[in-house]
Amino acid sequence: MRRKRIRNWENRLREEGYKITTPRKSILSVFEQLGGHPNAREVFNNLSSQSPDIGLTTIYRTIELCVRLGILKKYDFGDGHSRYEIANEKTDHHHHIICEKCSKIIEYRDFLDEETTLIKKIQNKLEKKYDFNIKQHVLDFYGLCKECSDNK
Amino acid sequence: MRRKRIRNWENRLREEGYKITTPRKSILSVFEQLGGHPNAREVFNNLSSQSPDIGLTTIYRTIELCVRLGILKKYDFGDGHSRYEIANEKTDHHHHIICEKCSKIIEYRDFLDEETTLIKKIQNKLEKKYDFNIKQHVLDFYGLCKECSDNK
DNA sequence: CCTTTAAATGAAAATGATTATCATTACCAT
DNA sequence: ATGGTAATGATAATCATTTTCATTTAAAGG
Ligand SMILES: [Mn+2]
Ligand SMILES: [Mn+2]
Ligand SMILES: [Zn+2]
Ligand SMILES: [Zn+2]
Repeated sequence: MRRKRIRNWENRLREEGYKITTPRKSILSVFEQLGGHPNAREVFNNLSSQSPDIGLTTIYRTIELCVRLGILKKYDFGDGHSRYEIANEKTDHHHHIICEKCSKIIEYRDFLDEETTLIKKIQNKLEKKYDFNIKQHVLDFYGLCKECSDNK
Repeated sequence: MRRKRIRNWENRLREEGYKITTPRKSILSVFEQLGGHPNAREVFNNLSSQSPDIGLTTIYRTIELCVRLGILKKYDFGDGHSRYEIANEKTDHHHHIICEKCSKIIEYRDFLDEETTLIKKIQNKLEKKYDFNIKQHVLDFYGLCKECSDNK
């Protein structure tokens, strides 16, 4: 049985000539274990117990590098800080539902078939009409989660 | 012939008990005249010649107020500062195409019929499934504009 | 394993956007 | 016209992110 080789972030860094360092290992492992969409400070806090010696600066630098190499995906949900998540087959393209009150984020990838088809169709139309080379799209829904709706 | 009364921002402010002040007039008029999606500093710069006495603080405050009252719409295109535009019948709901290199923004509202229909359908599905009260959505496309594509 | 060396790191300062303070000013209802 | 109150502006404070620079470390050879 043939299986697609999983290229993890270490290989990806090596490919590009970057070093595999202790801070980088720790930071990426936080992303792997934490899940969700942590921001830089949240990564820092989660690291403080195990590796209190890693500076926030390094976290920012590592994150920026990983985003550049496609290891992490960067999101901006409008709550004042960038959020990130590991980019892989599982977390790949998906959309979000964001609570405007408590910032809870739900992600979904069970797109309707029509959904995927139509987005492509729109994208093609726009590329021609506006002479753009479209690389990606964001479709996020904003509103109130159950709890925040109830609490008036 | 009956016509829908156009409620401009002055009426809107009055309704809510806010004062119609000189700075507010100037700031809103910049939005009216400038068009596009200016950020706070751009408004400030455009104001500096006519009204050098208006502080950046007041611009932020006026913008925040107007966003809260629905007079302005706030956007975050990921270039580090919030951008705004007047919300009215003409500028109402639309989507964006953003150049990741030069931050050029194209907005379009000539949605395909299917587009509008499908978004509603998706929204209904999500509201039930995730128990969310969805108020709005963002569908933005990111890529490279003609110029930025050409300049390799 | 030991050296070498450029890349990586961390502390601290800098930056840039946005917000808070607070004394002063200006709407606007009376 | 005038007073009460909201609005304003200068300034300082926050907060996320970036830059600087001296020090440390990964990894390539020997
Ligand atoms: Mn996500
Ligand atoms: Mn727009
Ligand atoms: Zn909520
Ligand atoms: Zn461009």
